[in-house]
Amino acid sequence: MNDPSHDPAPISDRYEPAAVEARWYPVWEKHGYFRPEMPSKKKPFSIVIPPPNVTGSLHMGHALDNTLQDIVIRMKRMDGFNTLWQPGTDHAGIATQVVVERQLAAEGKLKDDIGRDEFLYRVWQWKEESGGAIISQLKRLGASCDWSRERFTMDEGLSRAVREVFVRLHKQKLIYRDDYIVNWCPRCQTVLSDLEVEREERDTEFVYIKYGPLTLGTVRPETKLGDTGLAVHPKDKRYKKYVGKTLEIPSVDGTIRVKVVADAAVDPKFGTGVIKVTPGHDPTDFEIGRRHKLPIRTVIGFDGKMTAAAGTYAGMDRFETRKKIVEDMQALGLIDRIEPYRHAVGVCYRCKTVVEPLVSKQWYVNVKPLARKAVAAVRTGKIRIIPRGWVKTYYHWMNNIRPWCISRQLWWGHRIPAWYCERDDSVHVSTTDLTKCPKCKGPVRQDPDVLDTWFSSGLWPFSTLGWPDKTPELKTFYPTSLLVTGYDIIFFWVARMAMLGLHVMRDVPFRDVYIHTLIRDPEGQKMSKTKGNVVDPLVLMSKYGTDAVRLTMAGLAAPTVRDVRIAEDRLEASRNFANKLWNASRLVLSNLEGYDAAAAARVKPDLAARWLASRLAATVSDVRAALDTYRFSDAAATLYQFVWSELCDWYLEIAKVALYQTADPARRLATQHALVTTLESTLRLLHPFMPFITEEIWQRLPHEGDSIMIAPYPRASRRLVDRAAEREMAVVMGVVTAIRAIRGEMRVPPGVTLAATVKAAGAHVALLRAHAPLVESLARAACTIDPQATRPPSSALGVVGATEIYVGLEGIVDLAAERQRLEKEIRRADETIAFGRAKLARPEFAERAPADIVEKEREKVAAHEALRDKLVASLAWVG
RNA sequence: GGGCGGAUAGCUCAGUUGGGAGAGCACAGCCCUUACAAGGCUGGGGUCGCAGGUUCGAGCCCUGCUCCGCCCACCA
Repeated sequence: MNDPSHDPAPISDRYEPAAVEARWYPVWEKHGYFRPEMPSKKKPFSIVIPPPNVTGSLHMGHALDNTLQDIVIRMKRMDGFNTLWQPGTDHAGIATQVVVERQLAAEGKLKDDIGRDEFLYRVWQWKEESGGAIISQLKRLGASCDWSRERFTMDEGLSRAVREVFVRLHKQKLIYRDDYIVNWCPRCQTVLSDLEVEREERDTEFVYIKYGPLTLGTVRPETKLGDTGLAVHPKDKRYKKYVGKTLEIPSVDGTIRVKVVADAAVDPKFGTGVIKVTPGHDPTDFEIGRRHKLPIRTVIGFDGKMTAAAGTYAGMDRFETRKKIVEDMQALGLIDRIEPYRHAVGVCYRCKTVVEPLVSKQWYVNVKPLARKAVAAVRTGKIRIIPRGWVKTYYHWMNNIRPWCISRQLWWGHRIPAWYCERDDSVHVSTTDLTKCPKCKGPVRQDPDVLDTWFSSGLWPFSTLGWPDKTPELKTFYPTSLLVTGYDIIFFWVARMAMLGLHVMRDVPFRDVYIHTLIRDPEGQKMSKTKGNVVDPLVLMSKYGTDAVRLTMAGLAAPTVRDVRIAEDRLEASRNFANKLWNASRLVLSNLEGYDAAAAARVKPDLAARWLASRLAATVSDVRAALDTYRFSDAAATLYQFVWSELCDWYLEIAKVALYQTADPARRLATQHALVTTLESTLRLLHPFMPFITEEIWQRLPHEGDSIMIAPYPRASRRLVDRAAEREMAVVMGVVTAIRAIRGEMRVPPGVTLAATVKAAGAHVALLRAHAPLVESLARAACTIDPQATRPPSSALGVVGATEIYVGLEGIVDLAAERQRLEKEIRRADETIAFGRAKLARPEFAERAPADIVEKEREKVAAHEALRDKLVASLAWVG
C-alpha cells in the first residue's frame, strides 16, 4: 500500500500506539475495506451493531461488545466473506429526554415552559452536538463498521419502518388501546413497561387495620381511601360467612361500604388472610376488581399527590398521606398493630422514584403470539443462543410474557401514528399524517405520546437494511449472521427483535446470538457515574493503546463468566504483549539483509524451523476452533502463548545463532525465511484482535496485497503439523532447560560458560550432536555428547528422560547447593513413584482402566525409578 | 417463591468429551546477554467452598449443604 501518510520512520524500541492508530484507520476507511461488495458472489456475513445512545459516550461495555464484533467481522472478512457490519445509533427516548430536561433546569426552565416544538428542537440540537462523539470513539476502537450506511433510529427511513410496523400490527389487532393498570413514574411523568420497573428492597411498616369485624395488613395504608372491596380466599373457612356481604365500616372519613369477595389470588396464610382491594392502585387488586366488577377509585394522581377523591387528604403527597392516615386511624382506634416489614417496591429504572400503579389508557402490543414463534425459533435451532445457559432464561421470559405497553408520555421519540377525531371520537391509525377525519372529515389531533424506544430498536436488523423497501441489502444480509450483546438486554432488545423480526419478516433476525459478560469495577461493583468508579475505555486506550485494550477485552469473554472485574494489570499485560510483538518484529526486520524469499524457499528447513511451523499450525487450528465457538478468551490466550513463549522465548533466541553467524548463508537464509513467514502468518492470525499494530508491522514485512485487513486469514493445515519435529525439539529444549535450571539453582555466574557432558542413547545421540551448538548458545554450556560418558567428579546432574547431563562445576560453586538440589529432586521422584505404585497395586486399576492409561502409568513409575537411582548415585559424587 | 451464575495459587481469572492442576499480576534468586528491563532465565506457592455418592480413577458427573452475586415473580 503506497500511502503518503505512511512514512517508515526509524523503529523505536518501544511500541508507540498513538501514531500507528491514527495512521491506519483513515487509510482503511478511505480504501473502502469496511464496505461490502454490492453485488457480490461471496457468501454474506452480517452483524448489526447494538445501537449506542446517540448522545452517549463509549463505556467499557461498548468497548467489550464492539471489540468482539470487530474480531468476528474482521476474521470473516479476511476469510473471504462479503461482510457488513451495520452501524448506527439509538435515540434512547427517556434517557436523552432526561438529559435535555436537566439542561433546561439549569436555565431555570421546565419543558412545558418552552413547549413541545421548541423542546424537540433543543433535543435535536443536543443530538447534533454530541451525536458524533460515540461514532468517533468507535472508530478509535478500530471498529470496522461500514460508516457509509450509518443509521439512526429516528432518521427518515427508520421512522417509516416504525410506522409501517405499527399500522400492520394494528390491522392485525396485535396493537390495541386499553384502560389498564400501568406502572407510572410520577417524576418522569410517563408510563413504564414492566421491564422498566426495578425492584428495590425497602424497610417499611406492615399496618394491621381494623375493617369492622375483620383485620387486615397492608404496607400502603394511604390507598385505603381507594378501597372498593375486601377479598379472602374462596376456601378460607374463617371468612366464609362474609363473602358476598357488603360491610359498613368506620373509617377516617366517616363510614365506608366495602364488598367482600372471594378470590384465589389471596394467600390465606399471609397476614390475616384478608386483603383490601384497591383496583385503582394495585395490579393484583385491579385484576380482582375486574373479576368481581368492583369499581375503580383513583385517589392518587399522576403527580403522586392525593386526588380530590381522597377527601381531606386531597393535594397531599402520597407518602405524607401514609403517615398522616396512620396517625388518624390510630386516633380513631382503627389500628390493630404495626409490624416492621421489609419488601421489594417497584422503582423507575431511570430515576429510582417509587412507581405508582395507576389506571390509564395506553397502547399495547399483544406479544403472546409473537413470543410463541420466538420460542420455536430457538427450540428448532434457527436462532442459536451462545452460551446455551441463556436459553432457559429466554424461554422463561417468553413463556410468561404479558402485553407490552408501548406508549410513553414523552416528547422525544416516534410519535404514535394514531389520530383522534375531535368530532366523532373515532381513532385512526395511518402510515401518513392525517389532517382530517377519514370518516367525517372533522378535525383530528395526533396522539401526543411516543413509542417505547425499544419498539424501534426491535426493528433494527431489517429497518437498517432498508425495509419496508425491498433493497438488495435486505435480500443479501437478512437474516443477519450474528448478534453480540450483553445479557442485560436479552429481554429489552434480543427478545423484541426475535419477535418482531419473525413476525414482520417471517424469518429470524439473526442466526447466532452471542451473549457476553458485563464489566464491573475492581471491587465487583457495577460501574456508575454516581459511584465515581467508571473506568473510561478512552483513557485506557490512551494509556495502554487500543490494541492492548482490545486484546484485554477478548480475554474477558470467557463462556462461563457472568460478570467480570476490570483491573489495570490485565491491560498492562496486554500492552507488554504489544511491545513484545513490536520488538520481536524489530529483530526480524533488522535482520532481513540479503533476504531472498524465492531462494530461501528452496533451502530445507532445519529442526527448529520445522518445529516452529508445526507450532504455528497448531496455533492457527486452535485459534480458529476457539473463534468458531466464540471462545474469545481461549483464542487470545492461545495467541499470547504462541507469540511470547514459542516464537519469542524459543525461536528468536535460536534464530540469533544463524542470523548473527554469516558463516553459513544457506542457514541464515532459511532462518530469515522461517522468521518472515511465521511472523507474517502470526500477524494475520492476530489482526482481528490487534488491528493497528499488526497492520503497521505487516506493511514493513515482505507481504502480498495492499492491507492485512483484506489478506487471507490463516488456515490450519494438517500437513504442517510435524510431530517428529515437535518430539525432537522437546529433547533439545529439555536439555537446555535442565542446564539452565542447574545454572539458576547453583548460582552460576551468567558470564561463565559451563562444560556439559550429555549421556544420550539411541537416536538422541545424533540429534543432540547435531544441535550441540544450539544448546551451547541457549544454555551457555559447551556440550559433549557421549553415549558412554561417565559422571565426572564435581558435577551437577540433570536428567531428561533417558538422557543424563553432567555439568562440571569444579571451582565455580560450592557443591553443598548441588546436594540440596538433588535431595529435593529425589523427594519429588519418591512421591511420584509412591503414587504410581499405589495406583498400579490396586487390581481394579490394572483390570478396569484402559490399557494405554495403565501402560503410561507403568512407564512413568519406571522412568522415575531410574531417575531416582541416578540422583541417589550422584549424591555420592557430590560427597 | 421460582430460575441462573460463582466459590481453583497472595490477587484477577482460565481449565471443551473424567486420567496426579494452568496463565497474568504479585513474590524470591540471578542477569541492563546488542529485539524488548513494559525484558530474560530459574524458583517458591493450591486439602480445586463443605459433606456424601457414582467410578479403577472426580476440579470436571450426581445429591445435599454453606457463603457471595444476579435475574424473574401480582403474598398485600
